Amino acid sequence: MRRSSVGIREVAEAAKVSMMTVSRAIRGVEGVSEKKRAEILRIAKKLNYVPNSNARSLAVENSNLVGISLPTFANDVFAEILAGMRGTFEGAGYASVIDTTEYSPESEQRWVERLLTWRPAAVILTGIDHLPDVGQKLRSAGIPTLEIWDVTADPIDICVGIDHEAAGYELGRYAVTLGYQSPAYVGAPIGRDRRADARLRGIKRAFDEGPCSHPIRVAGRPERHAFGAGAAGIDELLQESRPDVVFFLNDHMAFGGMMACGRHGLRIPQDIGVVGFNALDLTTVLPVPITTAKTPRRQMGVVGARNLLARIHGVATERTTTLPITLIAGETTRGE
Amino acid sequence: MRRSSVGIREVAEAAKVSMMTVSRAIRGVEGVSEKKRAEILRIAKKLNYVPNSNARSLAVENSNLVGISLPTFANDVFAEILAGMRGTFEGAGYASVIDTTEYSPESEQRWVERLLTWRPAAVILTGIDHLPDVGQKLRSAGIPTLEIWDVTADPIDICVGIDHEAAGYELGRYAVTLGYQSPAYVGAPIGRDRRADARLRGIKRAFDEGPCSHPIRVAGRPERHAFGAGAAGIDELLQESRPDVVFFLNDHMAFGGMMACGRHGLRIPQDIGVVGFNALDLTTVLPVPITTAKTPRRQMGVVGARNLLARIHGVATERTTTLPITLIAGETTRGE
DNA sequence: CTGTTAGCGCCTTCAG
DNA sequence: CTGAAGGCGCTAACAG
Repeated sequence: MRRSSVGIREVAEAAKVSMMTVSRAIRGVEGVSEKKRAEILRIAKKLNYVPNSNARSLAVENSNLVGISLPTFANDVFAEILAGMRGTFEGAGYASVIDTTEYSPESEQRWVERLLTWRPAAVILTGIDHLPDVGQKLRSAGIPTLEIWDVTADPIDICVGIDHEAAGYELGRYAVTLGYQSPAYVGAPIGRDRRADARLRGIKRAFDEGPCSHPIRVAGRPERHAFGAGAAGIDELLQESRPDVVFFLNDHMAFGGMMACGRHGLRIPQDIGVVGFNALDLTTVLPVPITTAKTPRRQMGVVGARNLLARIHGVATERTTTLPITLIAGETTRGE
Repeated sequence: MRRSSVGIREVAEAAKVSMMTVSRAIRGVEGVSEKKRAEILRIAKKLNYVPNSNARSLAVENSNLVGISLPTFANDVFAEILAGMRGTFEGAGYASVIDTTEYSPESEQRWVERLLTWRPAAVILTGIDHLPDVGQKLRSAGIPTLEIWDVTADPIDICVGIDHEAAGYELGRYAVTLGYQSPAYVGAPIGRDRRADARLRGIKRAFDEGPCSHPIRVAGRPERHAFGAGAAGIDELLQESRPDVVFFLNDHMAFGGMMACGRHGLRIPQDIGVVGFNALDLTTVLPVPITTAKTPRRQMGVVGARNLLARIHGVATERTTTLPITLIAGETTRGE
């Protein structure tokens, strides 16, 4: 008494053809006369036939699912990277299964294990730091894998992103050039966000290489949200002393920090300089343009998806693609 | 020469038991001695056994996937609703397949059709307005369905959300009480976002019922992002004349609008009142608290997921759950 | 162009 | 507690 729903068997019976003909008609492959195909599709529709992807995937031994792992949804950056990728994938007939890890490597590993049970056509991970098992499993399963947002010379499979350390360095250099001497950084706790850590390293290096080396003070706790975290970071720094320039993990934190500066009576950039990251939408409406670095989020998604599609189809592509960033000299830092 | 990968058959051979015993051991169901179970799990791990969800879903005729349809990722509101739901679902062992519709009903319909091929355990849609086919297909497939963020007395299955019309009315009433007389609204083009449209209706009704009825001017084009759209809306309104209060689709648009007001030399609230919606994180760091309405996004997700889980398990729940909003009397509108 | 055969990997059912 | 038989819906491979 199983078989309640309608499958290609029911359609085949109704159309008085074999299941294979129905299968071919529905998939749109060659080998069915146009007349029959039309008739079959008509009947399938009438019968409310719904294909069963599980059966199909089982038979063809893979699926049209792309598994994606993101740190969080609560960040425009990932939303934009995602948007960039999805357009390309949709067009190619893939659906995405997404999970967020909240920056936990263990969580990422569990998700990848889970993903593999679905025999995805490809997997996309954020960043290049993963538990060792992750890359190993993906490789041995032979699944095309894209690491996005950060780059390495030795990706699991392919990667597309920006060089965060270099980006930090560029921002740091710029600040050094402007003559800043007591820098501070407000971000997440070290170890939580590897890309942010890399940028901080770049900033540090810039100041180390400056005319005279300046230590950089670091603040940052895991906060509810970016705006609040930026504000809290400034509060924390000011308890001790006033830095002359503060680098923030991103523009939203920078904005929160600027608001906090206002509360403390500090003028920007006269009393304190502010540097953000990403050039997020928010910055376009502010009366004072923030000094920041523009990151090609959407483009990254597009390029990543395109390369990954190529990999799925067995075409060789660049293993590592590094996209450029653009320094934006705003007015939240002193003039040159 | 098929059967390259290791399945329960290979594990069974290695453990010298039947496939059924392996199946039971792995699923953790009763009927296997603890000794054997441990041994089987050990061997499975050694062999790098990866379960095949497609086969499992085919056999049991449903999956542990929950299909989700969101208008967009580029909006904190949906990110938070999602976060609220995911915690609950993860815990229960479900994975989510997500797609965004960019506010297109046709796109939503295609996605639902696609989802159904995966035999999902449940489906979650945003809002209560769908093409007729959507509800019909979901119902006839007997899939538990949650409509979230908006409510109706007649959901496809169950719904959890807020009453947007009432929310708009409440904000409108408040403005009427404060004596505002030439209101304007900045949002998306009518028809694009049904919830926003409902709120606008509520605002209108409040002004219609006021001491003397005041027409409300409406501005809004589909813009790249919320901040810019808010600013553009103000620019558009001011070309004609200055309203005394402007309602925005959400706080981010309101902020963009406030920045634009600054550009035009308008003081808030002396020259123009500003009302937002949602009480987004951004508002917590602004020096001037925005008049807005706090919406229970996270809670909505949690309650929705919980009710949906109940439905999946066949437990009866409320069909419609309406959550309350909280009016926040900020300082972007004149005092009472 | 159309049909037949034999699985895909796992689980339900029923028999020991 | 364990195993054998058969099926889930679909498709590759091979006939005609």
